[in-house]
Amino acid sequence: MTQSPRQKRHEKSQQVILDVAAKLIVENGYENLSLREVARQADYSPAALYEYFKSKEDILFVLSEQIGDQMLVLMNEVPASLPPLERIVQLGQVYIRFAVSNPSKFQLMNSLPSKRKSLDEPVSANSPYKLVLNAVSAAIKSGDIKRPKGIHAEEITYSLWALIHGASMLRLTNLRDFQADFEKIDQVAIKTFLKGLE
Amino acid sequence: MTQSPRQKRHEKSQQVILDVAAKLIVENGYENLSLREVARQADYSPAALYEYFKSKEDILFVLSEQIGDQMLVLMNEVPASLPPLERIVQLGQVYIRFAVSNPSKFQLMNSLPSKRKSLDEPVSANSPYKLVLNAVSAAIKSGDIKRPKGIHAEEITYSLWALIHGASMLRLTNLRDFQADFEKIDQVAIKTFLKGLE
DNA sequence: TGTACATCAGTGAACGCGCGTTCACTGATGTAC
DNA sequence: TGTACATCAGTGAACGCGCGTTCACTGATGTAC
Repeated sequence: MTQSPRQKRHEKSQQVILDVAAKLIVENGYENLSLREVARQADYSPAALYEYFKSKEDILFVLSEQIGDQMLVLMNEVPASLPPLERIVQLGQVYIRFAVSNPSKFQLMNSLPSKRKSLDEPVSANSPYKLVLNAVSAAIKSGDIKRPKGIHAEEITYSLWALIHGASMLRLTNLRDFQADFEKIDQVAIKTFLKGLE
Repeated sequence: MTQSPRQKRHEKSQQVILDVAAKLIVENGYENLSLREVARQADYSPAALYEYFKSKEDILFVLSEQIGDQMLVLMNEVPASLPPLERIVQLGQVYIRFAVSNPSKFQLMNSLPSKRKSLDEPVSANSPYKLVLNAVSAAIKSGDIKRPKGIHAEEITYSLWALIHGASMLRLTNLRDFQADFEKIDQVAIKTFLKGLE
């Protein structure tokens, strides 16, 4: 598995292009990403990018995966040792904070449909969703929350996700310039939802 | 306040343009709306549109207001006579259903920031938000839900909004092709949240 | 160690496209007397 | 009722722009003997 010098340089250039693209997305939003501008700032000709990626879509796809990883790193910083409910609340808050601090990245990350198409398919490991799902399952096992009839850990996780995702999206669109103590309100909202599960 | 024939024709043409634009947005999403295509389908030259609207942005703004009105009509169909909690649940479901059936309209409606910038400013009358706020206030008054300390009707309404908005957005992005009984799950989610308020 | 050659990274120019907006204009419609 | 004229609705052509992608190519790098 050792790499030739050429392979190394190739990967390095790939990452340079991705970094420039990521920077431009942060500045202008992913819908406005221009390959010509990426080339300009990475000191390549527009044509050179096609040495490293087969299309613009390809670049966006790779980036969105990297952004998912960034989110995961942050969520992993929430101590697993916390009481189950407290842990879930904090995971939600990290999610929202990431969205608000990185609007463009967050939107790109969510623009691509998940590969999983139904509950029957396996949950992809090492994803933010999986992390929350585990936390919810733990809270069920410890008895901190109970499942409504016919509802399983996945459905609860999805609902929580909807709540924090909605809070995030509203902050980036409708409530872009709205002033309020969202940290507090969102925290109460998550706690309220969990309380509804006894 | 009577209108000259010229004014009437003017308004009629305006609405024709808006209708074509709305149709194209439904087909292609509002980000991809092309004035030239609007002109083509409305049988005008591109230049003619500027007789009726001063810019593309202007057209999108007017459309997004009309879409808000459409949402409001649907939500008003939920009987005011329903038990308070049941009414809130149904309002949420109508919201989500509208989003899922009209993805492009829904996204346009939410792309523009609200004019209200803080809780101190008055809530705009005749908006979907106001409708839910009233329903929540009624549920508080009737004792069906209680306010956590420091939390008022507006914060509860916002949290509910986040929940149903998140459910909507996930259906349009990440979970675009995901198969599940979302009607049921979303209903339980809203009920769970309300249950958390006792 | 030198050399011949294949591979590779990268370029410049072009293709073909669509966009929002402006401008000078014309022919039709409506108004005032 | 007819006419002169102002206003209006609408046009065609252009401005100036940026885009993703492809193609034939060149000079540099690495490899094999």
